[in-house]
Amino acid sequence: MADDVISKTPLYRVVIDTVVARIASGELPPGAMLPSEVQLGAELGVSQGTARKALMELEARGLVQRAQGRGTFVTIQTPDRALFNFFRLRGKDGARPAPVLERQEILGRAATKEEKRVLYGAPARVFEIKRLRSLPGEDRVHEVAVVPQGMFPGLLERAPLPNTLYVFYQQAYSCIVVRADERLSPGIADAEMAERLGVAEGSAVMRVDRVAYDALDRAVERRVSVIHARDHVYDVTLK
Amino acid sequence: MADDVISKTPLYRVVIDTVVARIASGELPPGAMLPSEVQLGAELGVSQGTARKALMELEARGLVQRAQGRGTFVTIQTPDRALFNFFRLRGKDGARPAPVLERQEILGRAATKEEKRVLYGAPARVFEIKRLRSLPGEDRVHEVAVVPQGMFPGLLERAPLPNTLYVFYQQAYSCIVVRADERLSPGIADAEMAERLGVAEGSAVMRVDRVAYDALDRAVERRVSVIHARDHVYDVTLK
DNA sequence: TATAAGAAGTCTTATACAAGACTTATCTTG
DNA sequence: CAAGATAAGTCTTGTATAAGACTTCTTATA
Repeated sequence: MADDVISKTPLYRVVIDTVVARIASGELPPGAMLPSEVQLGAELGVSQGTARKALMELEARGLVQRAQGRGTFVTIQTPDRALFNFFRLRGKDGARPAPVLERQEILGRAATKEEKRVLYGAPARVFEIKRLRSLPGEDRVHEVAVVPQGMFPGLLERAPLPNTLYVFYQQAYSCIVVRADERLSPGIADAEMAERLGVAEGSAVMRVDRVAYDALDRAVERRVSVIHARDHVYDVTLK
Repeated sequence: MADDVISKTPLYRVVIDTVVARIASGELPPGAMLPSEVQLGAELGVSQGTARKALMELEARGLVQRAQGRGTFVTIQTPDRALFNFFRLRGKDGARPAPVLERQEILGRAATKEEKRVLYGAPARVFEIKRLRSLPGEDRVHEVAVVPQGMFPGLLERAPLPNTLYVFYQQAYSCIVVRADERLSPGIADAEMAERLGVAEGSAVMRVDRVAYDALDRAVERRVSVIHARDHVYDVTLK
């Protein structure tokens, strides 16, 4: 009866939180098969239908993938998938370009006040990953990604990092990026940025300020991109 | 037995399609209360649980809103809601600006080949709605929206149109915009666009090419916006 | 004006069965 | 005897139903 006083959480939410915790902790690695609906229900003391509702929700979040007759599996962040979801540049005909990593540079440093405010855990120190990627034609993307050192220990030793960072985050640190908030603004390349991008000074560019969140809704990465896109467009869907 | 030969659609999908049709036809106008789960189930010969599954799906699509103890209601496209979902410019602190309609101009004309290709029904004639909106500070948005004449009869007589077109579409034509695909690219204002926007020639601008879809997934509007945003950013979420 | 009872709605859980995918045993055939 | 086709069995998710709990709002009453 005492339980009834405080707001009680529905059973399916308990199941969701349990499974999310297991995935985020690495107990259920990418590609692993989850317990079946019946198993999971028995294990947590709920019915199959309730376990099912939880798994459906996790599928909607993109954390797991399900197939009738096969089972439920932790989503594997493939390069293809990561690029499709989180790299929104497309050719004018809608084609997906294959970005090529031209340069990369990683360093550790103290976090700025802004980074402490935004990133999970208000980290004292961060890693900075600077990259230049090129697209078909003259288009270029200059990115600076910043992550807390505490969440990604030993990152420096793992250089060079692969093209798709989010795949790397998942494989090496069980950190699954499921969402990103972006703020876009148009700009004009000054001398320094033009030099970095290898384009003419005064070119039109797009600046993208992104914060990426993991399965536990923690801000795990801040990223500033400057995009020179004459042959590409930035593609988004509003709902 | 003959029914089993052709692929059978699940019952909950039948319920979904039925309700969507009623909303899109105007039989269930904005704000109307839907039949309860039990009623709807009885009416269509399915159980309450099946009717519920359909209504949950419609809520996820944004077509209806539900509240325990109250009921299910057709979503009302309020100016506030429409702006929040489909007008993504935000102040640098995240605040939502109140755009002011400065100029508006409507005309009917033949559709271009591109418009015929993109818009639903390959319309021969369209309405063109040209607007200039201003934001706090010096920021300006120049928009050209194009809609098929067939879907919006008598649009010219209804001028002047309100600030939020999507609210108007729903109230006057039972046309609910639920999704929009956008393609963004950076640019530099030439003399003509600078004049229209009332900004300096050579300013950085963002060009947004949008196609909006209704509840039946028909492309009902094509819109090209040119945004001069020095004090605002374009805010999107990737998932 | 405050309170309690009731009605009408959604929310949660449980159960049964259908359908798809994979494994394994069995049969056929060379 | 070996190899391949076939069929049965089992494990999984998908669909449908039903019963009771919870929430919200209305209405009657003190």
